[in-house]
Amino acid sequence: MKKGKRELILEAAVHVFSSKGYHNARMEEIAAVAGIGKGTIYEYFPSKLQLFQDMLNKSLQVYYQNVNPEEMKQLPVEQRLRIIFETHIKFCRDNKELTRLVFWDSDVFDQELREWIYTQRQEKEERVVEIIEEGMARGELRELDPMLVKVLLTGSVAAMWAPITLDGWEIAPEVLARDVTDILMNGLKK
Amino acid sequence: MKKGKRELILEAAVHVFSSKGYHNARMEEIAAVAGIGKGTIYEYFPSKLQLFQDMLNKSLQVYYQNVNPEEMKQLPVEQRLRIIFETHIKFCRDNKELTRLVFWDSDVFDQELREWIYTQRQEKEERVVEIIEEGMARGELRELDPMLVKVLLTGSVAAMWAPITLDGWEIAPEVLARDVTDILMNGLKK
Amino acid sequence: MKKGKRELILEAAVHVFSSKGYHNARMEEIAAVAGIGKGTIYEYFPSKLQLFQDMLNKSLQVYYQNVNPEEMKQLPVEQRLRIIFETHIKFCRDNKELTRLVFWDSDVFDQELREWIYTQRQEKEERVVEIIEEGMARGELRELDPMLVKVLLTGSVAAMWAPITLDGWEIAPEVLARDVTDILMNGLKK
Amino acid sequence: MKKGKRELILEAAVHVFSSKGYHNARMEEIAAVAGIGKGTIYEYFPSKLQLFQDMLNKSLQVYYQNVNPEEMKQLPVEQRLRIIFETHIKFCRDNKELTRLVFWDSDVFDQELREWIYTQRQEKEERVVEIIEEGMARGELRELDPMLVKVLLTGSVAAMWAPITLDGWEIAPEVLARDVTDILMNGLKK
DNA sequence: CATGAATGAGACTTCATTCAT
DNA sequence: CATGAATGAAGTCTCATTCAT
Repeated sequence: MKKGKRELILEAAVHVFSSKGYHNARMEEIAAVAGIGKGTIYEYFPSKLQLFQDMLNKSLQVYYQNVNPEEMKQLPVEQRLRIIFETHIKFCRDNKELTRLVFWDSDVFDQELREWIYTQRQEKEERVVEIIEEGMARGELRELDPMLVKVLLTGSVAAMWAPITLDGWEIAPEVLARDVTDILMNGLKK
Repeated sequence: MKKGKRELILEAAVHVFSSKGYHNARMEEIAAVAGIGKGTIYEYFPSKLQLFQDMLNKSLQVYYQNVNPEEMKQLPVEQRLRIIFETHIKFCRDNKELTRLVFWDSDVFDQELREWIYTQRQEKEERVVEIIEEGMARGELRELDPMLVKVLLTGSVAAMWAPITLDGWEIAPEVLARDVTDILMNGLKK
Repeated sequence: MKKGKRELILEAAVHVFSSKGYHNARMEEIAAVAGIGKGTIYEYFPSKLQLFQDMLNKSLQVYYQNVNPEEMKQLPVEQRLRIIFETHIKFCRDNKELTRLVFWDSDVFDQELREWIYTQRQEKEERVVEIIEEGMARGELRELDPMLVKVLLTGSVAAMWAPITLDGWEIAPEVLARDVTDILMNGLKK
Repeated sequence: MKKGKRELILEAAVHVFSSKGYHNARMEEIAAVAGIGKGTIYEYFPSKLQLFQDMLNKSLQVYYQNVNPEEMKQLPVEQRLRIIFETHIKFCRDNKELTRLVFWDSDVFDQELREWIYTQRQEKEERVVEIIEEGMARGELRELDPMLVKVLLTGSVAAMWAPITLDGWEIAPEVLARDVTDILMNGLKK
């Protein structure tokens, strides 16, 4: 199964942008990694920036598709949070380089991309808020400022990223997700 | 009160680097913002990178001095965590540009600076772990994986940064710190 | 007959470096003289210094190849000296700009190049000494300090350069070589 | 006896220009060596180039004064040549750095200075030609092209410079001058 | 007179992008 | 379609020179 050139370039782009950062990445190296000529990239992408953003866009789409499964409306709050955590952790583990990039190299995000990312995130967080509010409505959660809870939850999600991606923390995603959910639900206090 | 040129340049550097990112910042603009000539910067800093790192170094020193007060050994765990949260939140609020920079532009950190940041962070986190372990020993906290708790706590701290810095979330640091501590200590569950 | 770009650049480099000196030569002008873009030079040479040294290196190789013919072992001393003079004079005449450069701009020679030049020169002078010693052994020459004679001979060779290159002294190389050899062999005295 | 500032600067200039070459010499370093402030140089010399040329001018004046004593008209050709050689060799030995500079860094000589040097040299060489022609008239020398002899003589003079200045050839000026004169007068041939 | 902090013109070099092959 | 040699805009940094003190 021969891969399309466009696909090839995007993969090389993930690799090179992730390891070098946007500004230190060279079009020539991306081409070399993709095993094609420098000029060929411009047959598929009009500029370095566009290549970067297309690559990011595609990768994030994969992320949000994974993190937002539709089929869990019925589950209790605790279990749904656990699933979100677990999916996130697995994604980070499987896409270390990419997640590193998203967090570090934001000075190249232009207005449009920034808004897209923002929208996607909002959407995801909206879902978290929904879960929380539903939990409160169902009486599964205490009455708290939903905004605050959302920040804390999404923040905790993000918190997992650094040790996994940068420090190489190896832990079973299922266990981690379960324990984090447990703490957030039941608190630290004895 | 006449400011030293070095100080002037560092301040301009915070502004420009923060708003443009390291790579898009131009020495000429930093000079313009500082109200001096281009060459003058080089009287005080040998290179763009060094200027960036000196600026960062100085700013982080301020941060860690604030976040690590020595005089709270006696307080109960809950209160100590609250103080850490509160200090962090206040710092983010007062140094929006800077915190944005620290989180985004890490591809210019050289080995030495990276290690310094890492060490500082480790030290701070070590302190958090101490608090946690002491809390467990005193029976104030449940018996949990300290590493996990540390990640969650420092992650939650970090989580505050984005909405405050990027989205302009306005909330009293005292209230936020109190509520976050409350949730982490007592959990979300009713 | 299409010339290679590298060749083209080297030729332009000889011209510009020779007329302006190393420090006053501008990469842009070399490019202009070569009829190419500024950046193209860097496709072939990594830096201005390297371009200078490669150019010099190549030119000197030509010189030493010419000045050291292998096929004259049998000839009497007088004739061999005359050949050396003649070859040198011709080279100076045909490479005025270059010889000017070699003599003037030595402050850019790095260690390696300096050593290469020194070695080459030593080798050439060694050959002169051999000729002299052989001349003494054969009884063709008076018994004199060979070092002194070598200095005088190589100096006389060098002395030809200035009037030819700078003052545009026009004289048939064969005549000049013959007369100089004659004086050195027979002295000025009547 | 306190030295004048101007004198001080000129001495520092010889030192620094000689060891670094014109382009790599920094005004700041010259000032430092002179033990004065950077700006002070400009109280005495309008520019770096002018400082360089004034320094050279002064040094060459000393040279030509030494090399052209007036009181030897009566002596025989051989002796007069010997005196010229000897004076030259001594000057080179005593002013190694300076002579190095004069020979190497000529790309900074502007038209005016170049002409001055040329004139001075012409004058000196004219004297050599006079000696030669007088020698021929008196019957002390063979009938030869005076131009050729001049080149050879002044070239031989110059030839002494390199081994003395660069290679540190140590030899008594008197001996060297005597032997060179001997060879030139009597030839190499047995 | 003396100073040295400040300046800015100008140099080298990089690298995204183009286009003839 | 694919290529990579060629390009030139733009950035960092140097250092002779100025001028307020």
